[in-house]
Amino acid sequence: MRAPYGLNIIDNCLTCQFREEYLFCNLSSAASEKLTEIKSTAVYPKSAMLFIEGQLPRGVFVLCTGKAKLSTSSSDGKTIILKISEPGDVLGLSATISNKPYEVTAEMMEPGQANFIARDAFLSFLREHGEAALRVAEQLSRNYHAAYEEVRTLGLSASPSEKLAKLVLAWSTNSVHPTNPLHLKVTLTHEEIAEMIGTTRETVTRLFSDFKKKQLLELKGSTLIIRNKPALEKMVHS
Amino acid sequence: MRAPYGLNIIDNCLTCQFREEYLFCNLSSAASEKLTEIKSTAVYPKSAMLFIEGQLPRGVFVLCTGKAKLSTSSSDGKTIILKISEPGDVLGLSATISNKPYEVTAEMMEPGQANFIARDAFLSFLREHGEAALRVAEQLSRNYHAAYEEVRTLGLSASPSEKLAKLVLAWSTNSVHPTNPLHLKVTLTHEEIAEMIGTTRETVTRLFSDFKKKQLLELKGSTLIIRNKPALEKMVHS
DNA sequence: CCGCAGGTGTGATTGTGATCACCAAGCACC
DNA sequence: GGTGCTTGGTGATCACAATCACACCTGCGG
Repeated sequence: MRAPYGLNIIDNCLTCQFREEYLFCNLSSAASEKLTEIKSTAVYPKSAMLFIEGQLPRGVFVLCTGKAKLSTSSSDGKTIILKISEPGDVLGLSATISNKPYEVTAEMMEPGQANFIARDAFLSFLREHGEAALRVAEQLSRNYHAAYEEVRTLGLSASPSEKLAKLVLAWSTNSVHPTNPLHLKVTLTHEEIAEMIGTTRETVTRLFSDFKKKQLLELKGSTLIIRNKPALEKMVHS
Repeated sequence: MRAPYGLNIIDNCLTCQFREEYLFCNLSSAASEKLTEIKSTAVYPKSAMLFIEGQLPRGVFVLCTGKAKLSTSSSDGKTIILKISEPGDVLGLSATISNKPYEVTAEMMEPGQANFIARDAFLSFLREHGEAALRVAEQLSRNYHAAYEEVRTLGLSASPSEKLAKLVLAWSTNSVHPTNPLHLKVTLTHEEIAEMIGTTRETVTRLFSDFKKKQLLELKGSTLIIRNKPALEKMVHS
């Protein structure tokens, strides 16, 4: 099966441009060649679904440009956002390897491009190229690690304030600091932030004004300025 | 480095006896041979730590007999139990692959044996044998999936009662039903159960008596009898 | 200009589980 | 038999975040 929404394929969209350490870089030339042969690239509009939880895995996606939201919902309408994927991230890897349904939904938050590799081609590629299989194992370790971190925050740090502090700090370390490492662009709504830390929109709003009152941070339009990083770190303490 | 506590090594302790689908079964004979060459077996007493969170990864363990508790703690003393490992499970895989510190602590809950494979030997084994690397990837997918399920329960199903119901149902499906699939041996203390579902000991006690009052289950000594499975399933609903 | 929609700010109320503070049972060990 | 120690049971209290119910603001399209 082919990725839907395909238009305007841009061929030189390589993941290596973004994250050297990732899946498909510095492989033997034979492997790289095979890889370009079996991958296809497509662009997706905003809100496009790369895949939806419960679907049988069609294959893996590698995000080239744009951001994607990985989320899961319960039957009673609650949603949690597990991760905001950035260019270079690999999506649907675990489901493709184990041939179990995608566990999450991947939705583009802005227009962007992604490579797609169909499951069968991907698996036989891995069987042929052991080096690549090991890379996949490493990537899955990272995924596991991230999921496990999520468990830690959800299970150990009880209060929403701790979780929000943790989230903000995670943003600040990941930020590709345009000018100042303490200035962050936040394009998420309070609703979405709430879904990331497992609380309600109202609580997020209140927490932000709390934090502002306590001089921890400031919110100017869509840029967030961290005023007292040590204090935030102390809230997370672990 | 060698596994501590080593005594009474029993050599024919093979994981395949327990779970055929797991890591090291049905490999090529060359691979199997290499594997028996690099693995060592040791027995551990109750409460022995196979590894502790934060330690640099020495290698992977494969549990042969006994059960092990995988847990993680925050600096302020709270602990969550992520998994009770059974014979056949692979411990420390993700940390070994990615060479990041063990994320969890693995503690024997009863005396048992485990195979150990040192990191360097394991990694070069994987590099030589691509087939095994793919197996590792599959195993990591399973780990990821389990962690992700944990995130879902912690993040989506708010109430402790839901979580306890979910846990009991999970036990009942995993139980190697001695006589009746609805009779389970529970060797965990309320405290430990609380750590598994992220609540307090008191709440667990109260929940059990609640469930008993509602005819959902019964607790006779260390055997738990499920009286109304459909009702429990309805509580979890998702 | 109006109207509308999506996002945000904030009060009042309420339920629920954490916490504290006990005591009772079981069991080991001297 | 006593003395600990771990585990289980239960009441009273309390804090905190979910929930409900608004009003407000901003941008946008007609």
